[in-house]
Parts: sequence; structure tokens; C-alpha cells
Amino acid sequence: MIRLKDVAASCGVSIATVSKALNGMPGIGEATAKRVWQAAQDMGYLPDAAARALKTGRTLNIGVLLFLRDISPTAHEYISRILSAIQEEAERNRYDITLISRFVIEAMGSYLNHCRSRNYDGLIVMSGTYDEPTLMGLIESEIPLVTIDAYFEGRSGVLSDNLGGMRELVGHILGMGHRRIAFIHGEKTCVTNDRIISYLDTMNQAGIQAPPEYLRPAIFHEPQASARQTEALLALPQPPTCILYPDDFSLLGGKSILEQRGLRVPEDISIAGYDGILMSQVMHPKVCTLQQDAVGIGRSAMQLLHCAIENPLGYKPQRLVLPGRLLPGESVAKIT
Amino acid sequence: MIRLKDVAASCGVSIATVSKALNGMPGIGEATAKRVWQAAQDMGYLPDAAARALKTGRTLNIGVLLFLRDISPTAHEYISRILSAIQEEAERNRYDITLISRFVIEAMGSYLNHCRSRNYDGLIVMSGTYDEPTLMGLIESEIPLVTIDAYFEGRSGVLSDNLGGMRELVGHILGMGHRRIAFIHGEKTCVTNDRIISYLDTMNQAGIQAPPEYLRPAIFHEPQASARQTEALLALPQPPTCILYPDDFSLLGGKSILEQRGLRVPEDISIAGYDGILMSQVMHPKVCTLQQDAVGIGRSAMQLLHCAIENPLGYKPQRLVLPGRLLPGESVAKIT
DNA sequence: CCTTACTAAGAAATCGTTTGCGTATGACCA
DNA sequence: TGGTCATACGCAAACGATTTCTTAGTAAGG
Repeated sequence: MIRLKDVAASCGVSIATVSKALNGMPGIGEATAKRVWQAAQDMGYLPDAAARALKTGRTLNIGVLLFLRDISPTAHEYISRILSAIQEEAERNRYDITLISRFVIEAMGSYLNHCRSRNYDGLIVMSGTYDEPTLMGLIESEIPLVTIDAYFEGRSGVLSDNLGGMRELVGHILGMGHRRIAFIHGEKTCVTNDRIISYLDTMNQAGIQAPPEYLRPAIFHEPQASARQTEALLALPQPPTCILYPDDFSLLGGKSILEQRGLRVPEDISIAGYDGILMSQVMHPKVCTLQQDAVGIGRSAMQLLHCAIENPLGYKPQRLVLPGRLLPGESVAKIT
Repeated sequence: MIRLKDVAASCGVSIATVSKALNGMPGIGEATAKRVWQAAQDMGYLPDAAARALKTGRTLNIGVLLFLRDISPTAHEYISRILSAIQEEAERNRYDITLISRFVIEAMGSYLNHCRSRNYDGLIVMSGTYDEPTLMGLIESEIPLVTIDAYFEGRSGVLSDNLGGMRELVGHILGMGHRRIAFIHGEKTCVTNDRIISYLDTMNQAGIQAPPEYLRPAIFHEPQASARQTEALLALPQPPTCILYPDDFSLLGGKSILEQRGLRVPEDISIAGYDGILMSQVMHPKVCTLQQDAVGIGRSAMQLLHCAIENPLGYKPQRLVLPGRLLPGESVAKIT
């Protein structure tokens, strides 16, 4: 491995000079700088990240903590897209991304310890639940940090606009003439809370009091739960004409039940999802859904984090709420 | 931040002693060791990863290179599951995982440079294509490395058994009485090659010469391409009774076409996918597919890599081929 | 009582960079 | 020609850990 000293020797200058030249610091003659650059290039010099991190205190590494109920958080397309966006934006600023998972708890005792030990320049946290004490330790730490789909006082957060999204989605369905709209929702997280509030609110605004049995708990990304609730809804004396699901994937569970019952979508019953994952627009009929701006969310999170790192003083935590986009699809019928 | 010297001062011993005690090296009295441990615990000492890496030459960090045509490789459930398995297994051995993406090319000139600079202890590489010269640079480097779904002489590789999987899948469909089985396949990669060979071979073994127009090129994870080929197949004078797709997701594109034509699956036409992603078993009808052992693949890859790292000498590259599992589903009808 | 052997602990070198500070070189002006 | 001042570069001290070598202290053995 070629080191600074090798380049220095080859150029007949000191290590310090090489370092300064390569880093574009002032006080190095133009001719020397050029010579050093050339030599470094020719010899294939690459700075040692560890040594640099040790000296400068910056690792150019940011930790991404995905904490979900599942084994595999990135199996959720929404999350996976956010992750990709984070990564792309990170690399634009020469950061690397290290995935942190729940398992580090055992090894290091806590995320915080792990992060401190690894000395990440910053952290992006996305979790379904925030009741883990070890997670809150992170949030309250001094490490630059941005949360996704969650907001904590004094920390930056990037959120999908669930209030607005749900309003748009329900509004569209109301506009199609539906009155009996049921909502099968996910676990009680802040995301779900917003959606429920917005669902009830939008219904109310249209002069409709949604009956309590139309609001049913299920689980994100778990089609079985949605399937069961779909059955329950169908068994009601007054079944809904349209069912909202926690997400596009869960919708599949419900749709499967409907098809088994011989109900056609959307002729006999309408359905709508949430997320706008690829699949939803490939299926037949195309799913009516609200596409979340995963790329925007990931990118913004990384940008905020970058600012926080670059400019530790004078950085003001922000709360960013990104709107989604309605994909009307074909799964909601017009009722006359 | 608490450093070794702080712990040392607090215990009234030297830095060296603390280091040895915490690392469990011989030559430290039991009483001293216990005292040091306690102090380190109390003070919240955490070793500095950079300093340790600099000194020991090991980073406890492994790079995972996902190189796909898409923007977001982890949007593929298969890949995302492999990634999770890698991560889990990595953390079991106290490794961290850094995602490397295509963008580092621009920044560092090549993966290899980036990896050398970051000093990863090892690398796991998964790519659709291996014709990138910069990728081959990695493969031919001296860094411990395991490839997934690809094999290179002298390097360890973990592969899904596409030959066996396709044989099982086609065999099952033949067993259901089908004779006219078409195969829409993905881009020409080694994966696709194996599947085509196995498809033709299994058909031949059953005494069937698949007509060339039954073998049609499409693209992995791109439903549109499969949709177009499905239309082409339906337009044939002798359309197939069963269509195989490159993967479960692409199958959606084909299925959508069939449904638009009013063809029922499996009553009017049978279809089968590949991968065995969650969705395939939630849909109605459940997709007949071959589930790849993503978890096994990821885990094995990491285990092999761990061996290669721990034991640089005396390590013999291996080629591991993991079988999948047939999920019969309901999308292939019995023909009598 | 002296030698030998062994254990526990410390001193110091080292990993590869960055960076503040000191110094030599030459230019420039009087 | 001597003095002043930029300018360009080198010296050496960090950063925080690991590890080899050395030394002090103690116990055993003759």
C-alpha cells in the first residue's frame, strides 16, 4: 500500500508538503503541488480513512438505523427507496453509509455506544416505534441526527405528509361518490394517528360520520391482518363500498379475500392502498393509492444531516413535511 | 469522550495495562483486570474504532456492493432479504456493513480505490452484470471477497441453484399435464443462462421440443417487458397453456394483460414466477413459483467471508450452490 | 543467601494523517 | 549591500489505540 511518505520520497519533499498539496491547502508552490498530484496519481496513492478519521475526528461515514418489526426492513419498498435516496445523496457529499440494525444492541449494549465508538459523523433514524429506551438515548445524544417519519423537539425530522395525503385520498374517493368508506389502519404509530385523524376529519367535512366499526386495526405490511379485517367488514349489515388499507402490500391480503368471494374490483367493491409502490401500478386493476415521496424524503434527510454536520453551530433543527401524490388508479369505481 | 488514558488514570495503571486488560490479553493480574473492567464500565469507555483500525489494520467493516440496473437494488425483495441476512450474520461476528453503490465510481475512480481507502476487511459483491471493468478490478484484487449469484475462478461464490430450481419448477408444471410451456426470461446473465438450459433440458427429458417462439427475452423486475411478451405469446397460432416469467414481480405485468383479456388464471391459462417473494403467496391465486433461499445465501456468503478474513492462509475458495423450494401455489392448473 | 524463573506492569514505538509553527530562500526596496 | 517580508517548505507533535520489549518484584530452589 502506498503511503504519504512514499509519495513524499518519490517527490523529494516532506510528508507535510504532500498532505497539504493533496488537500489543496495554501502555502504550497504551484509547481510542487502539480508534481505531487502527478506522483500520487501515478503511484496510486489513496489516503487511509482510519488515519484520517483519527486525526480529523471526522469519518465521512453516516449511520442509518432502520428499526422495524420485521426481519428485513428494506423489504418494504417505501423504506428501500428512502434508503437508496439517502445513499445517493450521501455519496454526492462523499459520505459512506453504514447500516445499523437491531442486533448491535446485544453486542454493544446500545446504539449510542456503537455510534460513538464508530464515530459516525451523523445518523439517520427511521423506526416504527420510538419506545425503545436505547433508541431514545440516541435521539437525545449530541450526535447530529435526522429522524424520518417522526419528529422530536430539537432534532431535525423529515416526514411524509400523512395528514395531507390521507385528505387527498379520502377526498378523491368521496369525489367518486362513495359514502361508506372503511379504513383498515396499521399499528398505532404517529403515522397511523395522522391518517386516522385525517380520515375522520375529511369524512366529517363531507358531512359523514364514519361509524366506528368502519375503523379497524390491522398491521402494516401484513396482508393476513388486513384480510381478516376485510372479512369482518364484509360481514357487517352495512358493508362499505370502499376499503382503505394500511399500505399497498396489505391491500393484497384484502383483495385476495374479495376475489375468493367472487367480488370484482372495482365493480362490486372499491379499494385503495397507500405508498404507491411499483406493484400497485402494475396490478390489474391499478390500485388507487397515495404515493409517498420516498426519494424526496431520503434526499432531504441526508441534506439536512449534511448541513447539521458541516455547520454544527448556527444549525437550526427543522421539521420538513413532504407531500405525496395521488395515483387514482382504477380500483375505485365511480358511484352515481 | 473517555479515552484509554482516562481509564488508566482512574485506575492508577498505565494505558498499556488497561488495553491488555480490556482485550483479555495474558499478563495482567486478575484483580487489576477486574478493577479496570469496572472502571471502564463506570466511566463509559468505548474504544475508538478509527484508532484501533489504524493500529491493527482491521476495520471490522465489510463492504456490500449491490450493483443493479435499477436505482434501488434493495427494492428487489430477493436482494433485500439477502442483504438482511448478510447483515444479521455480520453483526453476529461484530462486523459493520457499509453499502457501496455505483456512485462511488465518480468520487473515487473505482470501487477498488474506495475499498482500499476505507480498508474494508472484506467484500460481498452482487451484480447483475460483471462486464464493468471497475467491478472486475475488485474481483481480481487481493481483498477477501465473496460473490453472490456469480462465480469467479479463485474466489468464493454463493449461488442460487437455478439449474435445479428451474428443473423442479418445469418438472412440476409438466407433472400437472402441461405440454405447451413458454418461458419469458430475464436479461442474458449467468442466472438466465442456467434457467434457459434447465428449461430446455427438462422439456427435452419429457420428450418435448420447445418451439423457439416459446422462449422470449424480457427483463428482470420489469413487468412491462413481460407484458409485451405475454401479448406476443397469446398472438401465436398455438399459444402456450402455461407461461413462466423471469420473476414474480414481472409476472404481474403478464397477469395484468391476461386479466384485461378476460383470461382467468389458472382456469384459462397457467402462469408461474420465480423468487417466491412475499407477495406471490398473498395474491389470488397464489403464484406457483420457486422460492430462492435468500436468507441462506446471504448468511452463507457472510460466513464464507468471515472464514476468509479470519484465516487468510489456508483458506480455500468455495463455490456454494443453495437449492430453492417449490411453492406450488394455485396458478398452474391441472390439465387432463 | 544467592541464583533462577516467572509474573505483572510500564515505557515507548508505531500505525498514517493533519497542522501549527519555525525557518530558509529569494525578492524587493532603500 | 543590508534589512524586511512574503512565500514555500519542513519539523514535530498530536490523534488513540496496540504491542513488543524491558524492568521490577516475588517466589522457588539449591
